[in-house]
Amino acid sequence: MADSESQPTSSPPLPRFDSLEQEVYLNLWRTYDRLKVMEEKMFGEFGLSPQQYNTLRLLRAAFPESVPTLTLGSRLISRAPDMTRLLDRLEQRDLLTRERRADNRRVVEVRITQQGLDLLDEMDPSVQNCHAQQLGHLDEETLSELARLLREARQPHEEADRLSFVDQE
Amino acid sequence: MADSESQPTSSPPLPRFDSLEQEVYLNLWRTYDRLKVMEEKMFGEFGLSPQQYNTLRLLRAAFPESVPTLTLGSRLISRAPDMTRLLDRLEQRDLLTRERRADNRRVVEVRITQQGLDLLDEMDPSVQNCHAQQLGHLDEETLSELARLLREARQPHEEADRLSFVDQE
DNA sequence: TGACGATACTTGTTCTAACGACTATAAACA
DNA sequence: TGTTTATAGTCGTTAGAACAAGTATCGTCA
Repeated sequence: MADSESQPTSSPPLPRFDSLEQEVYLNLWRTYDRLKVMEEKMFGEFGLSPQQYNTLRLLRAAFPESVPTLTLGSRLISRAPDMTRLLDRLEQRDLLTRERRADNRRVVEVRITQQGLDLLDEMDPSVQNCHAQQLGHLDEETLSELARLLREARQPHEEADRLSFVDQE
Repeated sequence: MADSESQPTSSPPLPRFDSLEQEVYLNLWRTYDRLKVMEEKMFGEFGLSPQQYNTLRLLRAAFPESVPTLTLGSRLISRAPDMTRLLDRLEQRDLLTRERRADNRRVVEVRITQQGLDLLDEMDPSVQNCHAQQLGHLDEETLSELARLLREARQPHEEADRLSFVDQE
C-alpha cells in the first residue's frame, strides 16, 4: 500500500546484519515487541500494565505475608527504578496496602488486598489464554529449548544475588 | 542483604510458572530487559535511544534515497506510534532532513544528513562491541538456533506485509 | 553518645511511549 | 465538479521510565 512505490525498487533485498550477535539481539527485540503488544492489550482491559500485574503476582505469591518495597523491586522481571509511584497507583485502587515496619521505620511493607486477589483471580483465564495465543503454536520441546537458550543468553548478565525466579532452579 | 531476613524462610523455593508458554514469555522478557540495559547505556553515551539509532540505521541503508515517514515507522524493529516527534528530535540535531514531496504533499520524505552518517560511523565500533558483550559467550551454532527459534516464536504475529528485515530471507 | 556512613525509600524533573482526535491532501465516485 | 472516503501525518494529553537529589532511619564505632 503506497509503500512499495515509495521505494524505487533500487535496493536489493534489504539491509542485513553486521554480526550474528546483532541478528540475535534484533530478533530478540522484535519478538519481545510483538508478544508484548498482545500482553499490553490484554492487561489494558483490566487497567493494568505488565509491570503492575507482575507486582501483584509477586504479592499474591507471598500472601498472606507482606514484602518490603525494595525486595519487590528486585524480584520483578524487568527492573523498575520507580517502585514508589508504581505502588502509589496500585494503592490508590485499593489493590494493596503499605505500612511502615515498627521495628525498622525505613522499611515499607507491601501486602496485597482481598480486592487485589480478586482481580488477579478474575484475570487468570485471560492471562493463560494470552500466553497460549502468544506461543501456543510451538510444541513443548521447542518451548523448553527456547527457554533454555534464553536463560543461557542472559546468564552472564544476571546479578549474582538474583539468579532466582525466572531461572530454572 | 536485609533481603533474606525480610522473608521468614517460609515459602519453599519460589513461585513457579503457570504454564510452559508463560515460562518462555517471562524468560523472553527478562532476557530482553537485561540485554536492553546494556544497549541503552551504550547508545546513551552518544545521546541516542535504541529506536533513534534504529531509525538512523534504516536511513543510512536507504541513502542517498529518502524514505517517507510512515514507511520508516513500519520498518522499525519495535513499533513507534510517534514517528513525528522522534524525527523532530533527530532533525533538531541536524541528523536528518524532512521535505514534503511535491507530487504528493501528504508525504514527508526523510533523508539522513552527512552529520548523521558521520555519527553512525563513529558509533559502529561501540555498537559491535556492545553486541559482543551481550551475546559473545554463545557459540555460532547456539546463536543461530536462538535466532531461528525467536523467528518461529513470533512468526504468526507478524503482519503479512512485513515479514521482512529481521527475518531470514 | 554523637558523628558518620549506609539503608530504604521519596520527590522532582525530564524524556519517551501510547492513545486519540484533528488537519491537510489526494483519490474515487455520483 | 462537489462530496465522500482514504492517506499521511501532526498535535494534545496522559501515563510510565529513567535519573538525580533529598529525607528519614538505623547501625557502627571512636
